[in-house]
Amino acid sequence: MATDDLMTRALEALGDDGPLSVEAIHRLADLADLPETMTIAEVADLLDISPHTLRYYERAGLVEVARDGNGHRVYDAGAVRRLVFLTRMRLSGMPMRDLQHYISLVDAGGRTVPERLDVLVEHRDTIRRRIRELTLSLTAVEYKIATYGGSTGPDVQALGAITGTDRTALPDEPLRRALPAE
Amino acid sequence: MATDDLMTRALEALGDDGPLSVEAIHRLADLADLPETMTIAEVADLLDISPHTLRYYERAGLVEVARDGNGHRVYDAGAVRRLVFLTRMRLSGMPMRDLQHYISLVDAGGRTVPERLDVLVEHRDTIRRRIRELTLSLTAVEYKIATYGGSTGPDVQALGAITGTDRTALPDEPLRRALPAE
DNA sequence: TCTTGCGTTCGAGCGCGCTCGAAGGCATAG
DNA sequence: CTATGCCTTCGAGCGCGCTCGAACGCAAGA
Repeated sequence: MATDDLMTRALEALGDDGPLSVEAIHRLADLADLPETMTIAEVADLLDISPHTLRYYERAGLVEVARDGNGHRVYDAGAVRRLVFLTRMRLSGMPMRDLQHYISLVDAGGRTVPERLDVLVEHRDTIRRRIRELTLSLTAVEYKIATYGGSTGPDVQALGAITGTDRTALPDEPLRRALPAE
Repeated sequence: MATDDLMTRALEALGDDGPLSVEAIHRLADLADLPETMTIAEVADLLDISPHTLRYYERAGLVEVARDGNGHRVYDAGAVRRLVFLTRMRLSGMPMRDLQHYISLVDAGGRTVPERLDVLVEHRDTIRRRIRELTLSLTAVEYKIATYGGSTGPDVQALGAITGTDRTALPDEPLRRALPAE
C-alpha cells in the first residue's frame, strides 16, 4: 500500500533507534483523524509544547483561535493543522520572523503562492546546510570518541585534522599527549 | 593515500553542493600547518568568529591566552587547536555550559577521561537525534514544495499526514483547497 | 460552601550567546 | 605631531523564544 511505503521512507529517514521516531510517526498518523475541536491542553499535549507557547503563537499572529462561552480557546481542525505545520517549521529551525512572514502570505490569498514557494525553498536549503554541518560534526565527535576509547583505526593522523586533535600524536601514546587540552 | 580516503568520506558526508563544504574542508586541512602563534584577528578569521566572541570564550574560562609586551593576546597552537574544537562543538549545538564542564574535566587531568567520554557520547547522540529531526522536517518541506509546484506523485493523501497538509484534498484541486492555511 | 483545577489576560523576566560601546594604549604612516 | 588602526578592559545591551507570575473567572466535586 502507498501509505506503508510512505511510513517506511519516513522511518528510514528517522533511523531505527529509540522512541523518538515512534512518537514522531505516531504524531504524523494522528493527523489523519483530528477531532473537530480541541482545548488548549489537548493541543499542547499533541504538539508537545506548553499552553504558554500556544498562547504566545497566537499573540504573534501565527494562528487565530475562537473562544467558547467561558472565553476558553477552541482549536478547530484547521488551526491544529496549521499549528502542526508551524511547530514542525520551528523544530527545523525556521525563525518566528519568517514564520510570521509566511503566514501573512497565506492570509493574503492564493496569488502569493510563488512567494511562499520561495520561502519554503530557502528553508529547505537551510535545513540541508544544517544537516551537512551536523554530519561533519558528528564525524568529528565519533572519531574523537574512538580515539579516546583506544580502538583506533589506521587513519588517525589524517582524521586528527578533522577532530582538532593534535595530528602529530600517535594512537599508542598516552591520552594526555594524544588529546592535548581536549 | 589514507588522507584522501578521509577527505573523500568527509566530502561525502557533507554532500557535493556549494562552497560551504569546500570551506569546511579547507579549514580542516589548515589545521595541519598552524603557525606557532597567532593574533586575535588571525584566529577570528580562521574560525570565522568575531574577536569579541574569542574574548568572550576566554572570559568564560574555555581557553587561556598569553599576552605580549603590549598586552595583546598571543594564541599559541594549543590554544588555537582547542578553539577549533570548541567552535566545532558550538556549531554542532553543544551549550556553553557543557563546554565549560568539559574543559574543566580536561584541565583536571587524565583521570577524568571516562567522564569526558560520557560527555562526548551524550553529545554524539544529541547530534544524531537532531539530524533525524531535521531529516524528517526536510522530507516534509520537500513534499510541500512538490505539491505547491503541482508536480504531485501518487502518494499525496498519505504524505499529507507528514506535511500537515489537509490529506483529504486531492492534487488536482486548486491550491487554496489543497493547502489550507499553509 | 469551599476547594481544586483548568482556563483567561497582561506584562515582565529569563537564559542563552553573543555584541557592542566607551575609554584608553601603543605603533606605524604621512 | 598627529592620524589610523588594531588592540585592551569592563560592563551593559540585545535579539530570540519562550516562560512565568499575578490576579482573576468559571465549574465540577467533597
